[in-house]
Amino acid sequence: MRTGLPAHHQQSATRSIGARERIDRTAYRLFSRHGIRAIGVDTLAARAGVAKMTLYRHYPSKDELALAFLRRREELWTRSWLQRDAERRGRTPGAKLLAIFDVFDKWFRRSDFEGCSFVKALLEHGERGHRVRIAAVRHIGTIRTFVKQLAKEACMRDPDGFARQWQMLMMGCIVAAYAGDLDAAKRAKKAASLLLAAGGRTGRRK
Amino acid sequence: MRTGLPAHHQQSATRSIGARERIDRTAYRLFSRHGIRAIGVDTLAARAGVAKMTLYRHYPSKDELALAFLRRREELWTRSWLQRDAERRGRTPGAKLLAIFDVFDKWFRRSDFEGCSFVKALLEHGERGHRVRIAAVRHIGTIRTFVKQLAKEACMRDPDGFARQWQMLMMGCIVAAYAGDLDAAKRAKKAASLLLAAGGRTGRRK
DNA sequence: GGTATGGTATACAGAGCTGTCTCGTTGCAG
DNA sequence: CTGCAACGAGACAGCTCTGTATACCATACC
Repeated sequence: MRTGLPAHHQQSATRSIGARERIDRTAYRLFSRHGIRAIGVDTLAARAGVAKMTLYRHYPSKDELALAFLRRREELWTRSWLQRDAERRGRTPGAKLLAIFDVFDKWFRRSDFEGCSFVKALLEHGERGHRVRIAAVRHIGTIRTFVKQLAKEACMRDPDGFARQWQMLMMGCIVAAYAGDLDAAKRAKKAASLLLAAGGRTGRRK
Repeated sequence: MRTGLPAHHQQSATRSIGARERIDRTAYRLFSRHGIRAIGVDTLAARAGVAKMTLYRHYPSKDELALAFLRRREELWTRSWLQRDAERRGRTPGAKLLAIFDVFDKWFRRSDFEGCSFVKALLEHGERGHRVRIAAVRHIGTIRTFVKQLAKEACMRDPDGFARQWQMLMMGCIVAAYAGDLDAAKRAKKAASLLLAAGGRTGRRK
């Protein structure tokens, strides 16, 4: 051994990080960039610098790996990035909500902008009962829960309905950016501010 | 022969419609339902009741067939269905715009609701210069042009910006419906009506 | 030293994918 | 009748895909 590294990292002196972590990181990088369907397990194992058998020893199937990827995406993208940054940028709940689109604006301008993995996974797996599809829907729900919570804090009536409308703008502007509109986030923010202003007492007609 | 059918339908006495048309119809049905990637040419030819060679005699590659599918989708879905119905339902330009979401509402409730083929194709083909991707972006632009035209007729200032915001709501609510929200269209319509009301003099802040 | 553990390397099965080739058939035009 | 054009049926090449099986290697711990 050499230092006080956690036990499960000491097993191998030859490589600094374990195979599992390399697999997970590579899956994150490739799946988020190219989609799940587009990346085969051979490619993934090769890019991770890992034997294919090692991959299958950690995950019983590619579907399982895909589910792990979506969980990691929620960890890194939804929680540690989107929620974190939005809450940091805004002071009031309403400002936090609007800040989502400022965060998006920066995201859309990154050269490695990759679109929303949850929506991609949802559209890629069309079969009704597929586990990846179900997981994608659940992860989309997680994001909506975050929005709904802020809507509650902002004293909106019907926070659920508000959150669903808000999320439509979020997903719509991600797709628009993916189709090439670099200013999608700015436009969406303007539309969103109308929703927000109207939101205290409406969302519904009367 | 048997009646006054158009010449190119009379060629074969044994089958009522030609192979080409059967290929196109089958491609439309399968690609729109399951996505382009998910359907192989073998499957497609079999379901069309056509030899694979016949398919390749009409289309030099699957990509070319996919492009033809997207053209047909624009013909049948965008023009003959969405535009047609929206214009029929609304009398003023503003009402026509809002009617889009009424048309969507009925669409989302169909058991064979399949999502937006253009968005699906866009996300399926991530590579930057792929012809299918480019075509998908163009077809999405066609829809936006339709919205923009109505925005002009409704005397919006900045019809382009308005159309882009409107389209985000359209795409966002299709994805939301795909994720299971049957009332996505109704919610989107409410948000859209705010955009429309504010739209005469805004969309931008001041 | 012995053994368990986790990883590597490689071959393989079985399926699906796009695309090609050949041969036979059918129906219509001249 | 002859020739032509479209179509059908099927085999096949060459690749990629998921998943498995086998044999070997290095380290850690007893």
